[in-house]
Amino acid sequence: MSYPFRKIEKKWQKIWEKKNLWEAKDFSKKPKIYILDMFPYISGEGLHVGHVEGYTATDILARFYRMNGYNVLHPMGWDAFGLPTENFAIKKKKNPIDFVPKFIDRFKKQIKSLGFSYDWKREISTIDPNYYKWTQYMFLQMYEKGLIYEKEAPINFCPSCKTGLADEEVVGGKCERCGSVTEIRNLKQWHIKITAYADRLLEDLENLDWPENVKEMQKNWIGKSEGYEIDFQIENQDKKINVFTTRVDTIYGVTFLALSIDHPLALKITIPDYYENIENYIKKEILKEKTLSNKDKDITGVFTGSYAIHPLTKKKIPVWVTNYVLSEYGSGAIMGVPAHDERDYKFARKFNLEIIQVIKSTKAKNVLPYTKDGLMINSEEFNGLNNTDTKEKIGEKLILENIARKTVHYKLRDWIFSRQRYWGEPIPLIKCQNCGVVPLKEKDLPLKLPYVKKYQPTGTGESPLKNIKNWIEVTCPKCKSKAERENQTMPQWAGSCWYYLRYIDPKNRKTFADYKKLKYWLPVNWYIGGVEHAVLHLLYARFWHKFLYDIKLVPTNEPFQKLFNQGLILGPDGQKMSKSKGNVINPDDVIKEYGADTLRMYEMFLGPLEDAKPWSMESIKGIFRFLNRVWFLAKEIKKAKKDLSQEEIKELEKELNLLIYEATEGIKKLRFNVVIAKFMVFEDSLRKINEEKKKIPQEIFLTFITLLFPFAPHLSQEIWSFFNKKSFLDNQPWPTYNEKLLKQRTNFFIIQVNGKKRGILKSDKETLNEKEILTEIKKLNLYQNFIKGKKIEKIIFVKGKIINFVVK
RNA sequence: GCCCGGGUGGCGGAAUUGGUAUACGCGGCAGACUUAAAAUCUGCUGGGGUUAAUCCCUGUGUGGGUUCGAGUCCCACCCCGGGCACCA
Repeated sequence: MSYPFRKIEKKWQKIWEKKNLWEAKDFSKKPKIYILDMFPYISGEGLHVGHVEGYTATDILARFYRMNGYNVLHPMGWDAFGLPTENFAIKKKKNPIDFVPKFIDRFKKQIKSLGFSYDWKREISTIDPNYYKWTQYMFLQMYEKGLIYEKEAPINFCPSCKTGLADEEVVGGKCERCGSVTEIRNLKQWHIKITAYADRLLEDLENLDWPENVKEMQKNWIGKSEGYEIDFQIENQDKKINVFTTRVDTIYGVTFLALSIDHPLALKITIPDYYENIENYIKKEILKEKTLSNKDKDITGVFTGSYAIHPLTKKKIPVWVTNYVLSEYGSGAIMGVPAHDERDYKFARKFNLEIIQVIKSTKAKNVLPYTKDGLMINSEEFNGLNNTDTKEKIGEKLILENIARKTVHYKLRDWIFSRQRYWGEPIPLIKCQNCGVVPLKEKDLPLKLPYVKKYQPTGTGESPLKNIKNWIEVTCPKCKSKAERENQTMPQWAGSCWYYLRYIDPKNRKTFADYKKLKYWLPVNWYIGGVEHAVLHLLYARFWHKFLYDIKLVPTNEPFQKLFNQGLILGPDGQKMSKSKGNVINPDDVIKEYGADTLRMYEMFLGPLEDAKPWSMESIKGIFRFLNRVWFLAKEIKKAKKDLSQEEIKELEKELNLLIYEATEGIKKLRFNVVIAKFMVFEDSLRKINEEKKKIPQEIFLTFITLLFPFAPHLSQEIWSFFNKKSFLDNQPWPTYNEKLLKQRTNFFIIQVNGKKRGILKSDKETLNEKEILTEIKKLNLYQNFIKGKKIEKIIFVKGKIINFVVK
């Protein structure tokens, strides 16, 4: 017979619903802590075990900090605009607005069935007009500050979703959402100047308490490189090729210039004899660009017939057009230094171009392509210098001669912000033939998304909203003539850029959140969620926040002080869970069979929170057994008669003291798997004592239950009430431990001979002198076996731990 | 190729940061309860050896090193996971 988890869980969920125990209080004098989950993206699938993992972790933290006297803000909400929902809706031939609220209800029910302690008064949803009013408002603020512009540009286009995508949404040449191979198309798109924040986004990473790999990924994405723009004069022509390099120190090694296939000067500098050849080559390569991914392409190139003049040596350098130079990075042209760059080396090899070594290392092997660091050679007056020192010197010289300029380049592009789709926040702009783009006034917000039956993507670069006449056609607010609304919508990421701010003041009608309240609650102290948002959501949100900070609407420079990525929960087969593989575990099924407390605790027990770990249908039983044992032990303890002796109580209290310490420190460090293991050990000793029909003091057992509460709240609360406790464990103070008691040494020493364990010496003394040790040791067998007859050279004695005999 | 992680029993994973390697859980084996099974509980469970007990050898990806002592520190290498990938 297992414990009645169904009854217990239902009972407490009902009571908790009414009691409002988890309300965060604005401006409370208690220390505040903001514990945030990445809110779920609403889908028809409902909650998955990955959500449960992160949400359980934050729930443990939230309950722990409440019990420690903190004013805890722990909210939940829904992210519901975006492509996946729209694609699903089209398939089902329904408008998302007709079913998304039902999906939200389902998520909410599931989350409540896990007993998570959210402050539901602060619930938000990105598709609520009262919410997206402020998303639109913030967009207009950016517009006003000149951060938003419309530009026709070659962009990533998903032919299946029929919309443009941001660079961040294209993974390995495929649509991040549907997996189709994306194309490049020229479309007029709204952009946000996230690049204006590139430096700050990069620099401020340093002060964040984030996982190193996420910081690294953002760093790579921003991709800052500092270097020089250098002009190369074309021989006999009045043209200059401008190249970007981070390695001016290798300038004496330049043996060719290489232009990207769509470099504006590529055809202009080509001499007549080579013209046709170059023209054909460029056409062919542009075609390849569209169809092949970078991996499949070989390095190719064609000589233009022109030569550039080396700015320092005045030597003639051939100019080539090649597919390995990116047009969108730097100036779309490079100086080829085959001796010290792998790609340039490959190119030079293929086309038999000259290779000049300019750096020599004393350490590295002298093979091509040569080392990147060492002493300069073949570099006129710079010979013999260290190449890093030379960088500045050559740079200065070139700048003085007006040949070069210092520049910085970023990989980060401006954020393509418009989607040619229906299910998103409408962009609050009007296009008037007379006045151009006219932004809406704040009083006209929210600009609501109209309800329509047909909203299939058009694929023409216009959104389906274009065809909704009574919505799209308006009079210009400025000149009152006929005008049109912008028909494109915002990307899925818009709403999630600032949702954590709305939780702070969700009902405010005057502004998105009161500044004083923001000042009280920000920054978010703990942010837990999956690593898949490392460069999408987390970069966008940081940028958005920094913008709001600049216009003095938020008080902090960064939104999330501490980030933690939970690891994936894999299917029982060790593979990523997916419907197609049929290895998906549904949390509802698990709750039905074992209860929410078991599910919560099992996911925490699986392994370190940050690791990917496979689900096991077998090992969940271990947690279930444990909770059952706790339940039946509680009943036993109530009945048992015989008392423990003073000594036994002291021993047990010492053990409990250690457990409090381990639980407290373990929770703070999110080492839940270890904490649970310690619970099991403690429960085991309680049960063994109880089996001798001795009475375990109630305080000791109930302290244990208090520690267990954040992990298994339903069971713990039920047991608590079972001992005639009318109070809620939520309001119970977290047990404290006695430091002095922790430091008491064990009463044995490990005896080693030459570092190998040979036995244990029991002694109540904390320290023993050499004589005492020897007298004691001689009584033991190990003395006969390992020490007798040998010369003791040294005795290493670590107080209270080990004694090591070094013998020969 | 570059940048992060990481390699510990049959499996998921512990190890107070240099001091008893394998805590805890699963699985397996044996036993108790039962007519029986399930459930539950108890004991054993890295490999090998033997004179069979307070026993020995061996063992944390591989090879070397530092140390009285290394899963932990240093050097070289191999493998796995993740991220980026013509970024000049």
